[in-house]
Amino acid sequence: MLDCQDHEVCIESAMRDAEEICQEKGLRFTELRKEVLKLIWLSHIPAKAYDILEMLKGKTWSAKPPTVYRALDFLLENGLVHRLDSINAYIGRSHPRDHTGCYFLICTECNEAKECCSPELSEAIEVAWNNNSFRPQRVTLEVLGQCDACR
Amino acid sequence: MLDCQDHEVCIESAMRDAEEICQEKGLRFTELRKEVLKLIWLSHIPAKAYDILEMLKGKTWSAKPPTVYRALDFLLENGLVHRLDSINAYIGRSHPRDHTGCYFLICTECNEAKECCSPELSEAIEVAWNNNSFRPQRVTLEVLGQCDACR
DNA sequence: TAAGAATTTGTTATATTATAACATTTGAAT
DNA sequence: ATTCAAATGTTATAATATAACAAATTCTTA
Repeated sequence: MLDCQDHEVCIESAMRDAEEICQEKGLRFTELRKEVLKLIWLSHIPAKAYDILEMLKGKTWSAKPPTVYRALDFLLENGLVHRLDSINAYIGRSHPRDHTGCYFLICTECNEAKECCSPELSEAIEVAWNNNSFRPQRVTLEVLGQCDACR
Repeated sequence: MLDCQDHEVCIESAMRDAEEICQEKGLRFTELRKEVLKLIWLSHIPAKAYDILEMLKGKTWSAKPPTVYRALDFLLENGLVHRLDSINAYIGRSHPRDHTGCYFLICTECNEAKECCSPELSEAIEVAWNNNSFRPQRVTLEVLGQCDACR
């Protein structure tokens, strides 16, 4: 699905961004949290919590479910990863500094997911809920379907 | 949140629609399925599967999880209810004949959810994924926040 | 730098949500 | 009435997530 040529570059860039963001915000980007983020970034296929758990077990950690979920909570709270509600999986944020107006295209064939931003879309959504006098806190917008490469 | 004046009317209308739709499509709208739909329509607060299960147990049924999930599957497949992925709950479809371009406003205070349709929004979404050559199969669009009445 | 406070991680247990697999019953069509 | 398919019953278990408390680590600041 993705324009990603060299995924090593994706990973390095994501990890560097994360380091910087944590530095700026004075957050503790511990080894565990780094490792979990790295595992999520292994591919553009969203990772399941219990798969991350298994992968961690193969390393130094004595990992249990809370080990993973706490790291995920940290990464979610700080915009470094995103939870895809429609498939119960976690994906690295491509633009971790900008949390708004993004949505996700999830391919049901190759399983990859792509983070997209559309100002027009954000605006249409905003109009829609203004019409309902609704004060949004969190938007979930996920599209399951087939990506360009898979059809 | 809702403009619903008399919820009995909501329920009756929903059940009548469901009867009609099943009749038209030659589907078996069994007592169990009717009861589950009715339970979901008890309020505009989305129902959790295991709450439905408990309510069923209070009736004639010897209900177990599959009892509920199978009824839910039937209702979902036929557009009579909708699953809200962001909260793992099920809500009756207000416009069961028209499945497209709707989204959900979910109030985190009163817990009610409202089904909305916005052609502008649908169109913005369509443009967005056309730009990505993506063939959509299922869209999840849910907004968590505070409704008019609760703020 | 040592003491105390706060955060992070470890650990055990359990809650919540959902499905697999196979048996039985029911309903519909011949 | 017989047969077949669909629906439901039943048992077991899978998949996802959190509560609660203990131990270790890191941070602060006296």
